[in-house]
Amino acid sequence: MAFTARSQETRGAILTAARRRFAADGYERATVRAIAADAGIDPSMVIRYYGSKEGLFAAAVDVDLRLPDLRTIPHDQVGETFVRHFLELWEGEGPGEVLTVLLRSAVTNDGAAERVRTIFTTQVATALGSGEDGPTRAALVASQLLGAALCRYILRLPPIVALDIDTLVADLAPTVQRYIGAPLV
Amino acid sequence: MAFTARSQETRGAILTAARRRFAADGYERATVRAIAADAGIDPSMVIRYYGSKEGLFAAAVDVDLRLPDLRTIPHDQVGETFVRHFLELWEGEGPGEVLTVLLRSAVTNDGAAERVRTIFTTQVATALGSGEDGPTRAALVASQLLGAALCRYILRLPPIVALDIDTLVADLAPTVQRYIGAPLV
DNA sequence: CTCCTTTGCCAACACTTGTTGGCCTACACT
DNA sequence: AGTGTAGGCCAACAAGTGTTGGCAAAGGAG
Repeated sequence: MAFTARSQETRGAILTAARRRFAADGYERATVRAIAADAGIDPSMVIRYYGSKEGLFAAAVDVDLRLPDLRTIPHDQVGETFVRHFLELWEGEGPGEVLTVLLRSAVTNDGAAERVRTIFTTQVATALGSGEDGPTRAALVASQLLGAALCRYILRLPPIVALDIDTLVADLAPTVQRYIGAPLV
Repeated sequence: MAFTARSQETRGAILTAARRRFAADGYERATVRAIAADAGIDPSMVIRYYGSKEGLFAAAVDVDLRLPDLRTIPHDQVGETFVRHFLELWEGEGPGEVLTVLLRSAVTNDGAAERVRTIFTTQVATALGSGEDGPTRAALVASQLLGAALCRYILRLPPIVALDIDTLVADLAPTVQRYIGAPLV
């Protein structure tokens, strides 16, 4: 049961293959057999190392948004900073894959949805400070950012895909800035 | 192959059951057998009437957003009108279920995603007029509205769920208003 | 070198999936 | 009333799923 150095290589290969498959197909359609094939290994090894398909999934979606400390940023640039950070995460090879896995699965799998809610509470909401309507503001921000990610990376809505990152950031930043700063009704 | 009046009842029962199952579980996890059981008939009937699971799905997600004609509305209220109309669709029993089906499935099933893109082009984009960056504006609107629906009805993010419709409309309306009207970068 | 743990594969299990063909039953039209 | 057509169910299929047990080989520890 102990981990030897030799096995870590295979474990890693399984994990990367799993992330790619989960990201491409979602939880249900990604099969253990396909993941194992991608990793160049027998399906039974996947179970041996991660217990079950769900265990593998849990290991595959260990995400850290690495949100910046917003107190070190000029108030009127918080929106832009936040949007850019988020979009660049999605554009990145590794993090983007994990985020895709998470969003794709959260929509049909309640365990994954719970994980998203947790990430929201522990990472997004806390990063945006804790005023009285802090959680509401954070959720509004999340609605815009998740919506943008959904349209660009999942649904691939042409007009959103066509925009380059800088333009998209410039378009979304005022919205986020308002959710964070402006008075709510 | 002809439709008799007698069969319409069963066809309807299948369709309602299908919408409920697809909405609750998404395309992959909703099984023909479960849908048939809900409708109180044999699984083979589903195939007889709709050809295949995918044919049934196509029949289940026939959606008309019934977007209002924005030219009949004061310019400064377009955002609010649009947001309210959209959210009330989601809150409604029938349309909300279809929209849930569509979004849930579009995230993992590319056929459904294609359908969302079509609906976007034929209904949302055209409703928002056809200026030079009309599609871009429409897509930005879609990103916010879909994001809000995602957070409220699918992921059930507590702070968003807690808001009543009027408050949520008031919070989102300025964003949509800006995407429609304000100059883009 | 010897032994024992770990790695890995093969084959198979038990189950669920969408889908098909065959067989009764009941309705409707002449 | 007789007859043909459509509605409906049963049983079964082929394919694919996650998962398990057993057995060959390889590696390190004594």
